[in-house]
Amino acid sequence: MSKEEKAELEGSYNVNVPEAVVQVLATPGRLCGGVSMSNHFSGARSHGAPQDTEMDVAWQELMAITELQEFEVSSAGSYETAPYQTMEPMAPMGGYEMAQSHSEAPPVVYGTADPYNGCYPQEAPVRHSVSSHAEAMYGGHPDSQLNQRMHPVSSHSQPSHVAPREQMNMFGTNQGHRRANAGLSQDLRRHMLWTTHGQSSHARPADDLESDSGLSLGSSPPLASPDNPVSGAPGCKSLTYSDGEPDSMGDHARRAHIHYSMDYQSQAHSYLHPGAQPSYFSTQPTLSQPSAASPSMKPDPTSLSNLHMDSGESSRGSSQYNMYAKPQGSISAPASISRDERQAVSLKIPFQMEKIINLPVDDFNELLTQYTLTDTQLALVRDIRRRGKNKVAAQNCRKRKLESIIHLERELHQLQAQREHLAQQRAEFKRSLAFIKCHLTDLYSEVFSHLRDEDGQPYSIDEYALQQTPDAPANSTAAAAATTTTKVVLHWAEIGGLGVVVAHVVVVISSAAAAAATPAASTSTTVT
DNA sequence: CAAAAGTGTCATTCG
DNA sequence: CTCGAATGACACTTT
Repeated sequence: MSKEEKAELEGSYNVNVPEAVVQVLATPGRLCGGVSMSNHFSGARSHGAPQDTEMDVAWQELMAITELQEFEVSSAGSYETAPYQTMEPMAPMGGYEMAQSHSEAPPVVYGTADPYNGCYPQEAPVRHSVSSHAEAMYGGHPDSQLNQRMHPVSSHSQPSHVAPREQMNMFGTNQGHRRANAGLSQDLRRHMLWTTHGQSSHARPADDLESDSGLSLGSSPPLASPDNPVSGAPGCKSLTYSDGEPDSMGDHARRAHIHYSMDYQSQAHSYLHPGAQPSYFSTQPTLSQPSAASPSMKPDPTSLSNLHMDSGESSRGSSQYNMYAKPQGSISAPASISRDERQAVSLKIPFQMEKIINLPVDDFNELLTQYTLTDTQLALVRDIRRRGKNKVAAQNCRKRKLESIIHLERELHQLQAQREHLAQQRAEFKRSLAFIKCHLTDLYSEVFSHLRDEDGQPYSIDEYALQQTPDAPANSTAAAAATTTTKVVLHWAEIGGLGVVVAHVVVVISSAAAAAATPAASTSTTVT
């Protein structure tokens, strides 16, 4: 037994009865001795915004030159007024190829640097359509190789349906719009990807803008419609998507109305990744390989239908899309822009998502005052901020929850270990107690053997018994009892560790007349 | 295909 | 009253 255990036992078994009074009562055969133990177990941007960098300006200039040289977008009408259209390079999306049909400009390699990082270059020439940009950017971009690595199938075996999944991802694997925006399934997005600007025969009211269930949606008027001055910028003409109004529109109707512009995507990218840090799309395989893309640029129904087949997104409002199977074998799904980002793009919110979400209230309000925003834009910005913060909060909350679970589990293990330890102690104490009882019995017998009555005869163990009582040396209890009872006062104490009990026995036998106890016998016994 | 895990969003509460 | 954080609940996606 360790010292610690001994000490613990000592403390626990410390008999605080240094002077126990043992009375020999006329109660034959009864041992009333008790051991008192106290158990004390311890244990227990923005386009035009001041933030535009030199790089952006340089890039815009470069792009302007490029436009003059190569890009002649006929139907630029829809893009010319779109302030954020120069963002495409940020998004190496397969969808670019589609848009490229507009301007069949030869690929221009700009190198690997991403000049668009950091802002929404609204000043950039509106004409240079996404397609041209995309081509220019990705025609020889190293990412294309990455793309091939990541999606060999899309670049080789499936020219027309290049990485549908990737495209889908470009629009965001963000599940946010799944619920309220259930209407827009990934197949639709993909459909949009394959849709060229001129194809949009129907301009559907802003999609996501209303998709948001709850708060802001109700207050947000239909937007993003070509007819809508607010958000229906020309650039958005073909950008409508069906995230919102989940069930109000039939599947065919929805598809007919959904025309997602590539510019949109790129813009969204810019929103999402204003900074120079790698964006979701930075690693996104570029689907710009002309060979693979060109065939699909034709909005043939087959392609569209095939696209739809890639959709596996199921949502409350678009369960009918589930008929389309998800493509198999796609590599890891790259991140995509969120609904909020798309909405921000569609409404031309002049701020970066990051700022909207992370700026302090005062700075945020100040930022709002710097721009003239419509109520719709304002509502969207506030929603974006709210959702963005809540998203972070939810992440933190879950993180804490996990940490809490881990902590509780750890604590549980500790408590279990402690319980085991205590159980062991209990067993030891039991053994010790049994041991002590045993020796007490021996002591009892020994004491008894030393007792003699008036006649010098030993007391009969059958007729007398020793009884341990609280200390009462020569006081009222002992004395009073002494008047009528022959008594024995037993002093004993534990002075050592376990296994060593020294009992100092003082036997006092008084006569009926004795007023005070008189030691008649004294014995000291050491028991080991 | 089902279940579990992961994620975003909303509603609500609280400071 | 507003704001932000926290969190339960829900729907949806991903694994």
